[in-house]
Amino acid sequence: MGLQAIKGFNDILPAEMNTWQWVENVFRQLLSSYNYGEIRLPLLEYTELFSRSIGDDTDIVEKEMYTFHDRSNRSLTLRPEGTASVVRAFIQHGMAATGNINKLYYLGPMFRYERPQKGRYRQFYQLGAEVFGEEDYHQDAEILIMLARYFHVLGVGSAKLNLNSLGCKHCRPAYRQALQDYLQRHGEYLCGDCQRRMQKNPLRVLDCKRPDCRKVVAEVPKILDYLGVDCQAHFDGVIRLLDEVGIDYHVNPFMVRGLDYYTRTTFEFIAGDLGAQNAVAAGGRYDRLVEELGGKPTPAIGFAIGMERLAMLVDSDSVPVSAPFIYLAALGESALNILYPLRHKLNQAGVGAVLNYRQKSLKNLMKKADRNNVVYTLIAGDQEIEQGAAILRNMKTKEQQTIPLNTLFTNIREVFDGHQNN
RNA sequence: GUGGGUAUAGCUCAGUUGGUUAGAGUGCAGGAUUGUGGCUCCUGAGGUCGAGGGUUCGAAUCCCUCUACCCACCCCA
Repeated sequence: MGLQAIKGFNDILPAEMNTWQWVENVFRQLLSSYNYGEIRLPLLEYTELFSRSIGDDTDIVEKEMYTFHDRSNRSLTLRPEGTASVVRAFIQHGMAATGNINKLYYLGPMFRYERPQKGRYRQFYQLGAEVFGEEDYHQDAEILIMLARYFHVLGVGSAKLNLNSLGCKHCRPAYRQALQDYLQRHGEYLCGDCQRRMQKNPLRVLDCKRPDCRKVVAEVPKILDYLGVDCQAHFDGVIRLLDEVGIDYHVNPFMVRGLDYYTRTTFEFIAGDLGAQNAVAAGGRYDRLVEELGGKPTPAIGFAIGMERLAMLVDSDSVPVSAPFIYLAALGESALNILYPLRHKLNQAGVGAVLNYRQKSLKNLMKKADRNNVVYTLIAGDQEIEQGAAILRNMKTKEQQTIPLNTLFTNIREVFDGHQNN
């Protein structure tokens, strides 16, 4: 092997992009029908943005960021996630000033320096959305219902929704204290990592997978028992709306997210068949982050979907195929001279047309037509052209008709329109 | 960062106790069918056997080193 792409950085080839484009198109349509607008953000930000928003003690900031210095010695970082940048843009462009609710979606690559494995890459793609200025629980449920619908349309409805509430600045400290007290008493059974987490970030102990830690965690005080009146009502509201629409969910009081900024509702869509990296989408509410980054206090909620993971779940058979409509078989120089301008005309009219320029036998051209999965083939050889005509063959029914050269374009477009309407 | 697995044709993979010219399927090209695709049959092109070193008369095969990829831990989308 000579030159290779960087470890964890992958080429997405056309065969796969077919699925990707479908997933993206459905996403765009769905989000814009819910009145979200697309925002496109830089891949590079000042490092400070991520350390302040995601949290200094998180794994992402501690050991997974691509950080380096530019020529003027500023510390820059390739974005490891999308929310921080959206919040930055929201503040920078004064979007709060309008007082409107701002609903934004984005898609693009993220970068984390992790050891690659199934469903985890160093450059990976996310589809995400953020809503600013809406504190009501209807907004939380809107996102969950929208996501559930999205997965259903893509045929990956088996992704299971896990739901939790992390409380707010009023109820979280009390819970944190209760949790820490409990862990202090049973700390001897915890693993080394959790001994450390216990001090810095006790919530992280809750989702440790080690059997010994799980035993301790099973008996631990639950955050849901510590929610204040408002947070409880908020959580109950979300659940009621999900019940009304009939969306399955699992309340998981041990689910903690890896980013520090979450408050109240947090969620993950977990899929089987994905291997160890089984979260296909995740997100939550972050009512304090805008303020913490220097904006006016603004409630917010968002989510991100792992594109590679989602694409793995999508059955390629359910992806609409986009084959060209017609193959233009040019036998000889004079035929090529006629079909060449025709292909441009057809392509520009939105009719998928394929034409090969190298001189081949008709058998070979027919084979190419077949490989291209076209609906029709136009055969033009010396015989036909002398008679001022060409043959249009329906590849499925094998019916052939002769059409005059001077009406080729209009005739083909008529056939194309008829095919579209079926 | 720590484990385990794998590396042979464009792709998916065989390759015996080390043995002479490294195979199959698929894909590609040509032909059977002189101007009509899919099915069938025939033929052909395509390999530094991941890289480097060692053992041996002889290495894809045995040993060492390196590299890449995959899976898992961890963490997360």
